[in-house]
Amino acid sequence: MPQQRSEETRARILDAAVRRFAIAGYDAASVDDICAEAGVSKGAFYHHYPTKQAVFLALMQGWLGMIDMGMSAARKDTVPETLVYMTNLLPGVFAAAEDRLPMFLEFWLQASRDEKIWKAVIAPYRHYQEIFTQLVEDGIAEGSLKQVDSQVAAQVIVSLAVGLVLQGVLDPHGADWEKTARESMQILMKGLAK
Amino acid sequence: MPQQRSEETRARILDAAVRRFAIAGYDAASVDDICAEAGVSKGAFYHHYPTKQAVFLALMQGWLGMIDMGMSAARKDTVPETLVYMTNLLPGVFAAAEDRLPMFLEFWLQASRDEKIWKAVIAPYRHYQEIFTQLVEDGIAEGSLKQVDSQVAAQVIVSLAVGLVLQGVLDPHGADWEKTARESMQILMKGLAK
DNA sequence: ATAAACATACCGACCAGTCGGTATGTTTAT
DNA sequence: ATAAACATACCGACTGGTCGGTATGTTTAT
Repeated sequence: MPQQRSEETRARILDAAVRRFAIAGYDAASVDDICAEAGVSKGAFYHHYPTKQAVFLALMQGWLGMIDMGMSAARKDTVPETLVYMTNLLPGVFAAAEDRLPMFLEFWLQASRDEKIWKAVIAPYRHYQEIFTQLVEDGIAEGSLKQVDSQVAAQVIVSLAVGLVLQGVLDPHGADWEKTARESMQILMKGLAK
Repeated sequence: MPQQRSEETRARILDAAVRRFAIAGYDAASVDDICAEAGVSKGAFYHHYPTKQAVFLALMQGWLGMIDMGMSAARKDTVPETLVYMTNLLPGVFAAAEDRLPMFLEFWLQASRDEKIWKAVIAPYRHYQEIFTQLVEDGIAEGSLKQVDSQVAAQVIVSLAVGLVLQGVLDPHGADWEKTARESMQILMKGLAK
């Protein structure tokens, strides 16, 4: 592996960036900060990434990719099982990424204002919607779910998840979000499952 | 009425601020921008508000107050009726505040990072939670809802609403959010109503 | 040798907040 | 009544500092 030092530098920059962005936010996290935390010079930073935004985008892509993988891997035998399993995954997501969750919000906000970022985020986002829509259709086909509008049902599920995560970010100690997530899905399933 | 000019200036500043913040975001909206849009000097700005953050906070307080009022006014005869009515209110919220919705996200994000803002936002937020909890309990008492955990049910409702609004911000044309909101609530009600 | 990787010094734009001073009321003393 | 004294509202140039990005020089690996 010829350029392995280079690889490591890139990784260090990304690693430092995610921490600085998470703590301070996109604007307040300066390139100098990130470089300092990464133990890397500004020259190195701009050698590997053309702009600060490019780093942000790279982080976002990585994050979206991870979600994608996680969702594919979560598929179980039946649809309700899959959904319950996914719900049980949520606390792990919280624990593993506690301090990074504000970044999720930051992604969303930037996407709502920046055309380029929006395009980068909207494609995978719609892809998730499709996955859930397909999941619900599978559930209907296998007879475990009622004959609901699969599109709407998928959006309900996603909305619920997004809302839970967001409230978890805002008020981590305001509720037992793990329990809430589990019971929320149960209530939802009563409306969806046969 | 002494110094009514003063009142008007404050109003103009707030009005300009909400527009600039909505379009550009908190950081990118400079005080100079806001002053220019308000047709007011920087001196006037700092005469009325000690900091830029103070203006932001004032806007947030106003917004939270409006939500509070809206929710109180939405109470109908029975609990399911109230919930459905509230859902039907959502599109109006969207239409009336389309370009301001990213500010809602901004509030959330700032609150997650700034102690002072967090305290200002968390009290009314928990108040809403209580209102919904009470609403669910009323529903159980009047026999229109199943005997669910009222706290959890309230959180489900709020999560769903937050998730819908957020997705509406990110992808306004990605779905018919009005229809989705209505049908979402119906699915939820199947899990909650007797 | 030479090209990629990295470091340092620097630039220009921007920005929140300050400050000295002015304009517009409002109160007080005569 | 009215002028002086005071208070509030407002103006806009200026400051001190930050930040994204660049230019230029040095090291390292092949």
